[in-house]
Amino acid sequence: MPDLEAYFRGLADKTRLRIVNLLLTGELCVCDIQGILKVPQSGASRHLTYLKHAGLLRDRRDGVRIFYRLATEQDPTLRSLCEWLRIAFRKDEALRADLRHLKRALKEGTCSAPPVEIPFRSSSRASADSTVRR
Amino acid sequence: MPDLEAYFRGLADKTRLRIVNLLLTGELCVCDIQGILKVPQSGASRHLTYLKHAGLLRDRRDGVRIFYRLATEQDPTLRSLCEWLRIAFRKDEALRADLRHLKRALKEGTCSAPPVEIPFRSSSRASADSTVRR
DNA sequence: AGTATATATGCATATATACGCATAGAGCGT
DNA sequence: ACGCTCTATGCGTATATATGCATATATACT
Repeated sequence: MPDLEAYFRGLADKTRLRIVNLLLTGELCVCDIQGILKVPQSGASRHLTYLKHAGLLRDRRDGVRIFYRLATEQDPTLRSLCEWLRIAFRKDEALRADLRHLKRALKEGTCSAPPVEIPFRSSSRASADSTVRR
Repeated sequence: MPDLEAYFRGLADKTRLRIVNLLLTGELCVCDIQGILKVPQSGASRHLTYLKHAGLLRDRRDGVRIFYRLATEQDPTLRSLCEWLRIAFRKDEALRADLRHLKRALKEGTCSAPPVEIPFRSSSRASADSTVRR
């Protein structure tokens, strides 16, 4: 069922690989990605839409923002592909740097918005948030 | 070292996925692929060149023909990717059909040329050829 | 040299992205 | 309703493929 060609088309772009790399750690909203990768908002949105149409991501609305996550739930093929990606990505210093930025952003509340203004976080980052006082 | 983006760009095309699928079984020349996939010669050549530049294939000249093979020798990352592909490809009926055509072609001598006219085969198919009398 | 086979490539064309700017749409709070 | 923030999208532009036909190249054989 999974369309491998679509998957690879989705992964055939530097920025999208960076996005998938971040999403391997959990759900993120557009502004998270925009802020962490330092890419213009329109670009982040477009790439996420592209990945979604390729079948790699799913989205979920939470108020004003839309959270994207890897569509691994019902797709064993994609799940195993992500396992492969997780390992392959470790060898890429640029991607590791992105992950460091992500961790830093998570501690600061992400979304480049004041932490106090985003009290509710997705379950995937609950653990990180629980450790953040404020 | 391996350029994942280039790998995925290489795999982001239906015809190229079919080619990689065939090459997972071993080395093949352009006319083999052309004949098995029923694609025009120029297309087969171009896709192979593309895959080669993407770092996925290596080529080797043997007389008039040029044999292409997966560049897994010095690349553990690509090797594991190919393992993943091998499993994922099994779920695609069209790709399985291509493999059946390949096996049939191998028994007939491949290259869509009369077997008698191609007495020397590459080492990768030596075993298959040795079983073919004629 | 001349012929035949196998590959690669020039050319033209149709399509698909990739990118950034500006703007529209959606949901939340006042 | 109004304003603000987060996302999506229309537009124009530059680039990258994908494809098929015809042709050039390379190598083998006579």
